[in-house]
Amino acid sequence: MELTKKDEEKSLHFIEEIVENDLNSGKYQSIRTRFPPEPNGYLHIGHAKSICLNFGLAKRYGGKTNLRFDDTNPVTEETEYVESIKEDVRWLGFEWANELYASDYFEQLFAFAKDLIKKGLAYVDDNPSEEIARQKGNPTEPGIRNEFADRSVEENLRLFKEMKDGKYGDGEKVLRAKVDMASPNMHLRDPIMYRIKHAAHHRTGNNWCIYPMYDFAHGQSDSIEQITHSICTLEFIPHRPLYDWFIEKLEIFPSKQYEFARLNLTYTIMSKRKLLQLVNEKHVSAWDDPRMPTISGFRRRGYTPESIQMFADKIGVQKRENLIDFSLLEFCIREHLNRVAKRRMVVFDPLKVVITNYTEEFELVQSEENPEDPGAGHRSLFFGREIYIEREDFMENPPKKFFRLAPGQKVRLKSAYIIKCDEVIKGVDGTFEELRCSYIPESRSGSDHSGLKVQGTLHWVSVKHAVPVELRLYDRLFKVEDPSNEDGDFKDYINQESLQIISKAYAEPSLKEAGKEERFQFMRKGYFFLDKESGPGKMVFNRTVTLKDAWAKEQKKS
RNA sequence: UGCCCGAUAGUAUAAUGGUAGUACGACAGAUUUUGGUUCUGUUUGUCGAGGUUCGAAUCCUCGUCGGGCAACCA
Repeated sequence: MELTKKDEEKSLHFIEEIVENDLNSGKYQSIRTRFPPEPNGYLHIGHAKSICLNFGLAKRYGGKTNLRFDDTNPVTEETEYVESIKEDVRWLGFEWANELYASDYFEQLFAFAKDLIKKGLAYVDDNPSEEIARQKGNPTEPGIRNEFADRSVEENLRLFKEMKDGKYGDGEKVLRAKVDMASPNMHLRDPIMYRIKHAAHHRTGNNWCIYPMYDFAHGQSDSIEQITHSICTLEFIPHRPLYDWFIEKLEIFPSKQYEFARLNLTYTIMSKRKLLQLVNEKHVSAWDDPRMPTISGFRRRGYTPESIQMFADKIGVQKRENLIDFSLLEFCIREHLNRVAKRRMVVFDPLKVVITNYTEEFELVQSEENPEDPGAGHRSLFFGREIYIEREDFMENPPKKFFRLAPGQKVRLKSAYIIKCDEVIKGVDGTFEELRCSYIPESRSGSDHSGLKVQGTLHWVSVKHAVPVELRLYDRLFKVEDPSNEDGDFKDYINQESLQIISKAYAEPSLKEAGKEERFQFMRKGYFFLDKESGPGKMVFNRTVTLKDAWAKEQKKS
């Protein structure tokens, strides 16, 4: 593995420190991690943090990472989600050592459970869930252990077998671990290990009607796979004593659990349940709607794996709750795209300009593909007597620091000539219909000997050669920084203006050759990415992120 | 009010008993054929009170604040 000098100097986060200690002390020769999604939804940027952590650790320290689907609840899990998860992990740039499923271990888990029964550490309880909940007590009052806990090993074994054989209906019986009904940790109050669910499972079909709970599946799966560092989020901290208890009593490989704080991002939500709601209730078009914080949403929006990895790296790994500025993610994507995106000119809201002293029909001018990357070369552009410029780039009575076009004022047309505005043609309602300008022939880009200095440079397209494209401009999905922390329903805070469609923008013709994976910067506007809804006759571009806009900021001030 | 976790600029994140630093943001300026990029500078911080120590963000005590835990979800 390759470490840059910067990496070496960078301090370790607490999990890296634990791993290094375990490696240095000889506790482990190599490490093994796992990424354990439940296939009941699409992965989001929070999962990306976990993916980068788990796979990144193994990569850095020379270990292996399994992709393990935590599929112990058949009613919420689907194959569609399995496929999307695999695609997302790969897209982020990681490859797993093994593709595994908790359901692969159902037989083994069943045997583990019988082992605990034989050790007198598990029993079948006939109580309904409400009664079990009632007997659990509450954080300040101990629970009470009922008479079913006294059943003999033989009876428990027989009953558990009957549960498996389908003799009972859903909810009639559960298998419980006999731990401590008086524990201040509620998770230790004889937790449920197995419940009856007569439901088809996405992988095991109808083979099983009893399914293990998370606590009796996750740690055991880790152990079976000899996971050395089982990394999860903070809410599982109180589960850790149980995690260790099962492993100890089962006398199996001692995987260890470590917890870190999940990612929160401003102006969005990270709950799978709430994201599902946005999809189901059509507040967004799908899981991969470019406004969604899902990995597929970011992908469709034009984010790159590199930018997301960089983001994960920058936010770090800690145990304190956090709410990260969306602007940090935007910084990461701009940083990457600035280096790789090809520059193109697209006019969003056209204002026609006629260059009165230009006598040719048209000519070709050259423009850099990417000024940050001289090796990227140049492209040719049609320049003509009639062009479109951006309507907002002209003002009849401009304020002081307006460096664009105005009557009598000069600007540079990017990669072409300097022009001067001579006349404004207005419609009956006072709107600008057309500008009459003159160009300075000696100011041709690359061979400018006009001696003129202008403050502004505009993007433009030739009217005759312009290609119509559809643009989808996205803004934050929510109007408030922390929607899930506001009063009332989080949906009350949805930003209704999060999508603005420009159905007909004018692009330079080279954009017709845009490839599916190509990244573009529409100069002075933002970064754009071809959407999957594009067809032969219609090109649709998603705005990944705007360019930083100092002028917009300046205007806001006044 | 039982148990558990946490608290460093606006937001994140370092400093592992010895000069509180970095990034993003914000602000100001320079450069610029993108009001982009790049560069320079400025601003703002150890939750509080005690204690240990020559020396505390760091160790101890007591508070305060924030988060989590009482699903046949994961």
